[in-house]
Amino acid sequence: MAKKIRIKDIAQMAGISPGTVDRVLHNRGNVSPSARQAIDAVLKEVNYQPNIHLSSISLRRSYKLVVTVPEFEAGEYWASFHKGVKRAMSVFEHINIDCKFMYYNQFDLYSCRSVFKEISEMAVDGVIIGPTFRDETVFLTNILEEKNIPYIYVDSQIEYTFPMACFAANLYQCGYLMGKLIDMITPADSHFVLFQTERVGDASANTTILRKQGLMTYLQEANLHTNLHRLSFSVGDPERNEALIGNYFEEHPEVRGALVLNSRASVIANYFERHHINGVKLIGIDLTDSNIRALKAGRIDFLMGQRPEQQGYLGVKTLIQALIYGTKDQGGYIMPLDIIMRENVDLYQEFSDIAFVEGK
Amino acid sequence: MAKKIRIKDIAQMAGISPGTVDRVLHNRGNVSPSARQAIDAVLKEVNYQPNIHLSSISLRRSYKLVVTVPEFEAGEYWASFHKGVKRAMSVFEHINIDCKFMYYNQFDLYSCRSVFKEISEMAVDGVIIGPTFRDETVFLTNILEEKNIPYIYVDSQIEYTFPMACFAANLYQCGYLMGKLIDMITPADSHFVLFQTERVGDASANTTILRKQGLMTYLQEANLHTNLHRLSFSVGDPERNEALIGNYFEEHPEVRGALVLNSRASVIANYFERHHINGVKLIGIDLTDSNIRALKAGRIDFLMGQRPEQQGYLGVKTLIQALIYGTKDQGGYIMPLDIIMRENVDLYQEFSDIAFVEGK
DNA sequence: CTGTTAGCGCTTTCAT
DNA sequence: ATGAAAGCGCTAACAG
Repeated sequence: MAKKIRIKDIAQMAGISPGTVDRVLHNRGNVSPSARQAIDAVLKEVNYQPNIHLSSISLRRSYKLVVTVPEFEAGEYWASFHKGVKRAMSVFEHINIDCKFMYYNQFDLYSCRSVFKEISEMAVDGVIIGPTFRDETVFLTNILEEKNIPYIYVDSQIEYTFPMACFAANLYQCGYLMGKLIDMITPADSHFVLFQTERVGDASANTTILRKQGLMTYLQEANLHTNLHRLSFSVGDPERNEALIGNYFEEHPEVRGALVLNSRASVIANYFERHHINGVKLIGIDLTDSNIRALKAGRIDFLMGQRPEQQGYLGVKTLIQALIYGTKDQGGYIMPLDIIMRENVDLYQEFSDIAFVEGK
Repeated sequence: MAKKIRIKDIAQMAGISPGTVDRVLHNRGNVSPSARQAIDAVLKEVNYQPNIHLSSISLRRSYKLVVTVPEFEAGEYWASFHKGVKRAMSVFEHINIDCKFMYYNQFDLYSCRSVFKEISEMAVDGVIIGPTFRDETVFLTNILEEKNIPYIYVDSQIEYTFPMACFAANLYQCGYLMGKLIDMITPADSHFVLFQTERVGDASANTTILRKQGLMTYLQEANLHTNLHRLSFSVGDPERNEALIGNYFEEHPEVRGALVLNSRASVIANYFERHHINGVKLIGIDLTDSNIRALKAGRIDFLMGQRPEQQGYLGVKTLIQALIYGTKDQGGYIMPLDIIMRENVDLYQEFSDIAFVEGK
């Protein structure tokens, strides 16, 4: 068992003082080429792994982060994410993290634009972005890249930008999995309906499109793609929806499964309940409070979980680590897709508090 | 935001030196009643939460742990558990943990007895037990309790003993969930077969019984309990099994689903493959290498995951914390039941490496 | 540019 | 029985 290597050891091996080693490790400059070389040589030999908890007590500077995600209410998806961010800050309590939350309205492109504009003008060390609008995000990330400010995506990512990490579910795979599930729990050759909740100025289409692609791929592979119906739902016009759904399932008895590719499955579940539509399986996404209620009531059969809390936790942790140690390529990590049903939802929820296995 | 409280703060408030506060916190004795009282009073006021990572660097003593679980080979359930234990030791690298693994043969009561006997005579600070045999375990835990040595169960627990914590899945709920799943993915009123792998001297019956109870409860609620067949499989006699299974499914076309309530589902999956039995859904437990292979090959439909790696990690962490801070009642935590299928198994596995969110 | 040093919160030794 | 002080690994200010 190789003994744990410390800065002092590296210093000794390189014939340099620990202070200089630290300067190298943190790219803090003021190091002669010769010293740098000697230390780099040693670092190549040994596998030095700093302990962030020890770093954290001696760290004197502070880090200014911005977290920008859609506005949310208690019990919603982004509330869990927020919890994870707070958790990270408490676990790394000794690091002076000045974390500013800046929310935008995910249904209002202009709100996002102005918030991102503001962020782009701020002096910050790192940014965590839960993106919705492509162009606005590209605008922001371009400036961040120019200014050499690392940023991390959570929940989903924007193509052709260069985050230092990304914590999100694989949307395509999510759709594919949902297709497989609905197929499994309905009789052979059933028909399905895909609820599309249309919202004015909804650019989150982005994430939905990928899920839809995954879903379609599954259905094609299973030779069921012609069995998929679409039903458009406008969040703003409930009366129209009531009328719409009233007869739909009577007219389409062949439809045995329903899918909602965003976190609003509970809305559909409630329609089902009011209109006494039984025997139609329903699968949705995200463990929001209202989705969980519908799941427990037996109105939703499966929910896909994407661990938003861990996304928040890992986002902060990764960013902080990068800032402290100057790591550049943290890679993009993909969250698992948790399959949640009435019978395991409580265990899942209770455990998520413990799962943050930090030593506190 | 209340400022974080430190030992120094407590000392000041109590008008005592930090050294004495530490002695109280760790029950290290040599403290006058008056000092103790003053400090206790302050502790009642403030919510002091020591940071284990800071404790760990200054800790000079070492802790001797014993981990006793069934023997295993690479890729099996207990191998994942082992990984979690190692992970904990690496995360808490600065704590001098002397961890001795003592394996017993889970199919041999005498092996367990002699190993537990040996443990009972050792001088250790804490024990982690993955129990199989009830009486042998009670023998050991009785002695540990006499000697005031804390112990923790992982994987399952033994009734009427008093571990300081337990990290295990809810077996009853696991069986219930499996019943629900097999019902969901088979046509209405299907028949099911429960594979019972009988093993000589198999006392792990214990865990299987609870799962079976959960399963039966579901089937009764769904009014399907008369649809359940049982098929006994002896691990030691493969020829007999071959003969047995050969005709079974031909004779019982009404059987559309199969359940295995231990980690050997892949054995059944392989029989299915050799005998070209298709159209029978199969659900098993644990992400062993061979189960995962069968899952990916489409021979197993669902696997229940119990996070053995986290069980190992949390077991060590909880025990260490208890030893350092003298906490007594860590409670019994229940692992979630993860539902794994071909479409999310890779994400799940890949992530488990990252999920250990400790700051390293 | 670099070595020395103080200090983070916590534990433990060592005088008292 | 208790306070003072040293030290764990790491960082950053400071003096040169």
